[in-house]
Amino acid sequence: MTNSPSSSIKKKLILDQLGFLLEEALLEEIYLNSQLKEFKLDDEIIHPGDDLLAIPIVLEGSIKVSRENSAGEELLLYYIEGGDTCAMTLQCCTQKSTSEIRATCMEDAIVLMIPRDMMGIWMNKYKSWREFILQSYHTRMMEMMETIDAIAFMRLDERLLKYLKDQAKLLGTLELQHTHQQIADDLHSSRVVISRLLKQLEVSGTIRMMRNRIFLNEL
DNA sequence: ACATTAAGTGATT
DNA sequence: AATCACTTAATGT
Repeated sequence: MTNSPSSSIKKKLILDQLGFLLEEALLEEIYLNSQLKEFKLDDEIIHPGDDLLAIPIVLEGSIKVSRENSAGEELLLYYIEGGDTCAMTLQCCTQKSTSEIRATCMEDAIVLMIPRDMMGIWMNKYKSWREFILQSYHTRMMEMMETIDAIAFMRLDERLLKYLKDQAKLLGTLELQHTHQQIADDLHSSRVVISRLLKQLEVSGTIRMMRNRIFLNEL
């Protein structure tokens, strides 16, 4: 977490990501009331149990949102990219409760922090804000259904391949710098199992592997 | 050269 | 598919 970039950059980022979605007066209010924050790879933006004082809107980079059980084991729920918000956070903010999820940076990211008090005010004041929030809710819901489907109906090897492809799309590269352990954590599996499945994928010509690196041969 | 961390393997449940 | 108990390989200091 470093200091905010200059305000002209802030203005440009807001316009780039939200300009076409939100009305002008609201954009101005966002600009005035929000705080721009930079995060680095693997920084945690939200921890489970956090009291949320602001909702994040991702302007650049990608964030993964995961659940955590009492043993500290994770399960990846969905991703958030530029111009999107996290539905769970919205709820936490409006209900003034604590976070049920963890949000981690998959790459360096720039995030707009909006004070939670603004939520209610803008909900009443701006139609475009209501639509934005509802739309975001809907998208998150659909994504979560997709991962539920994956967990319930797909075999782990299919899930793994889907995971690799999702990551590649999101990060915009066919060369993933993940350890087998990290992948196992995201999918809530064990390292040994992931290693073996990856080996199969390599033999079948879908990927190539090196230490800390996985190359997808195609999307 | 040694310690640490990532990845591979066979056996067992 | 998970876990155990090692082994081997790659990296950092």
